[in-house]
Amino acid sequence: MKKTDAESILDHALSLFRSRGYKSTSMADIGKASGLLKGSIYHHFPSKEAILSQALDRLSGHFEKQIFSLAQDESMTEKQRLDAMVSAMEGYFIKNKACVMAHVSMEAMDDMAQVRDQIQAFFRRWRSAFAGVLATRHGGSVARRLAEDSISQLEGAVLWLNIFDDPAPLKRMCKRARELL
Amino acid sequence: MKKTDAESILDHALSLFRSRGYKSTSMADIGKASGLLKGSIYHHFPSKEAILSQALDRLSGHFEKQIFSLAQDESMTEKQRLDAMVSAMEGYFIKNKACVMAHVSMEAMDDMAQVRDQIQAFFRRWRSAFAGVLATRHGGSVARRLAEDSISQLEGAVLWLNIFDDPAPLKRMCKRARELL
DNA sequence: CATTAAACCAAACAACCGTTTGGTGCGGTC
DNA sequence: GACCGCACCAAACGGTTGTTTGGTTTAATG
Repeated sequence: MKKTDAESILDHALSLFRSRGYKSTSMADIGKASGLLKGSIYHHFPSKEAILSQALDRLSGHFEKQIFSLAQDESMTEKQRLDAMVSAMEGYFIKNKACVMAHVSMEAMDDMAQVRDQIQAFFRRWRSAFAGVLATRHGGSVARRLAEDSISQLEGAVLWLNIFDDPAPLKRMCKRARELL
Repeated sequence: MKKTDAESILDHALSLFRSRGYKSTSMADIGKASGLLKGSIYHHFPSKEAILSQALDRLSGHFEKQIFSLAQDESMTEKQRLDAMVSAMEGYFIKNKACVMAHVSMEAMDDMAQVRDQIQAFFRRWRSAFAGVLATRHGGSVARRLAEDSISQLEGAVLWLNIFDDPAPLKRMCKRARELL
């Protein structure tokens, strides 16, 4: 019976949120991308904010499985884990040219407290995974600091990529990150 | 006769754009901050987008006078110029906790071509001023690359500051920037 | 085949958006 | 003192927003 599953709507919505942001994406936009009228979306989700929240959850899951998990893959050396994780990040952002979490965070810091918490949790988890690969070499506190710096550097580079369509700073940043081990 | 000057409206609007973004700031918001009804704003500006454009111009002027100019102040050594500029940047962003250019750029990349050009020009000018201080020490092309990386790093650190209210990455980034000379 | 519930459409809803209009009060000028 | 133009308000404009409602199609089940 099902024709359009909720996950498909979430994927289309996430893509729109990434390129246009949350406020600039209307229910009609999400509907059109999903092949529905805007009213029909409310059969799958209770509100627009719920779509955002679930879409961010889904994105966190993707990062967990495809990127963060590489940092804990014990079939590789630590250097290999770092390389794999950084390369996965680099490929993701060069392909998508923007970070939904960063984009939405600016719109959601005041209202939408739950979304703000989700975004903070995402970046904390990212830092934790990143610091994990660096810990034995640099020690816990230094590793955490290096991870924090690397993530914020990467976000800045993604912003530059979004503004100038120039991936050079991102590539240089990833090269530097790989040299941390 | 004049009671509210246009520059006051621009300052209030810029402050709102910085914290809430462009789309989330309504004419009523700008009016309330300026002590006017939203309709009255149209006596000073032709449209909301014009307010954004002029506010960004005004911000560019402030950066030019108070930050970029330090990089060319020939009463100082190059090391002193770099220190002064980086400290000015650091103080500005710790005080304001967000970058309007970065915030608006995400909302203005698709539509609002003029605003996008203004933002690109701002970052190019920033890179030029930054690279100017580094040129004699590192050579033109390397200086440009270092400036690009420093700016994108700083923007990432400002994003982190905005999300976690934690200025540590920004302070570390500025320390690193000062060590470029 | 009848029943049922999910999936969807078409239409309307109130609220808000940026913008326009017409009118009011004021300060300065002839 | 009549006039003018600026600064502003109050109200309305058409359009869009997120959301709700009621009815219609669809597909699986007994």
